[in-house]
Amino acid sequence: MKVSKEQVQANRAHIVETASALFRERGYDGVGVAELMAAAGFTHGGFYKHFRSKADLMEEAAASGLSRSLANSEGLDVTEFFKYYVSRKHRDARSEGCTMAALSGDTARQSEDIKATFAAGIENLLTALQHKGAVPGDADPDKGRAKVIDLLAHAVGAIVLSRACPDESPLADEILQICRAEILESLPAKQ
Amino acid sequence: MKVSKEQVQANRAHIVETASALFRERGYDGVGVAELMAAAGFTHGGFYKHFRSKADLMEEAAASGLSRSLANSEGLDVTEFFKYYVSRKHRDARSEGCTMAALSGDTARQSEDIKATFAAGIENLLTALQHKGAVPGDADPDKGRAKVIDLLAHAVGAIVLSRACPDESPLADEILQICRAEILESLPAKQ
DNA sequence: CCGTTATGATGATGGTCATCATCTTTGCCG
DNA sequence: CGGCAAAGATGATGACCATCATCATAACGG
Repeated sequence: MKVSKEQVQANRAHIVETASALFRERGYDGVGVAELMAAAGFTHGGFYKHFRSKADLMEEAAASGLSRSLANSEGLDVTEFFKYYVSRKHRDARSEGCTMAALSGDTARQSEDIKATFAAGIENLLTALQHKGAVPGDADPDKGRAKVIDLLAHAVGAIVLSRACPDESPLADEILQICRAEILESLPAKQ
Repeated sequence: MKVSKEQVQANRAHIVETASALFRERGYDGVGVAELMAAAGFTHGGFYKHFRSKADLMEEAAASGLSRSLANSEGLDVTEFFKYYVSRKHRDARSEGCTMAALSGDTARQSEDIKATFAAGIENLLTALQHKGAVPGDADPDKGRAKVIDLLAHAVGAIVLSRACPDESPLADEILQICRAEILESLPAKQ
């Protein structure tokens, strides 16, 4: 069949978003093209009408997931953002959670193109966080950027390490609790 | 053919170590049984005389890699350990580097058994680091453990995030530099 | 309003994968 | 020292994979 132009774009966007969630949950290699298209409500045939290759979709899915993280951070201040980020709920919600925490390890093994997309997504989130004012007492923008990078790496490490532990293990929770406390403590107190 | 009992054990250990390095470089899904055995100098046939399944080997390879990280930390104090851990050299040496940094993301999607093995390896490294005295001025062992967990998550996050950026991107280096500085600063000064 | 064109379905392709069956060789136990 | 057991080689299995060829349908430009 053929569908309207708007429908084509909507379908394409839907495939990308479905892929983004599936990749976060099971990794790039853990989801095949056929299964992915089925999850989006299509058969596998139309895939290559939308994307040149699976790697192409991986790139778009990563970009989509990263910009979703950015959108989710809107309206939150830095404290609120990291309070949720380093939480049990986020740890357990792989498919809806942060793309960096879920796919950094996989992305490290992909092409430089995908890594560049990833870096751009990180950069966007850094800018957004910095504008929220992680170190409001300090006017030096370089220090603000450094602080935000440090916080993000710290939070990503906490989630990644916690997820590598058994779901109900004490260590998984311990890592989250300790890192969350340490991160929040290093932030300016809320007024 | 049949080989001596010692040879069998040596071959098995060699397969596990080869697998550990290959998995770190390309992920659990990125290496097949046949390729892995070839890299160890065998054909694929003998694999199931040593391991019940690929998942079984994954567990042993993770354990082997994690205990190697522990062995590598011997003789280093905490400052030296993290100075190397959060370095460009470690970032670029996936197959020889830390298993936690290379395979945490993959391990999160594996069975609870593998995650338990992973958690045990983390626990061992935590104990070793704690005995090096991360916060020597403080006698409270709980605080020492918390500090070490926090440092490890921070360092893992830095490597994982940096590896997800293009190899020659400024961001990849920036993450390492900033996190290394922050981590070393939080440690007691060397005398 | 008709022909062009592109979406998406169906089905085939060649490759890779984990796993198993079988065979040969040889260490090791009796 | 002879026969059993097991390591490792060879090869087959069926499942899955990414990608492509073909086809019907229906939207859209003229």
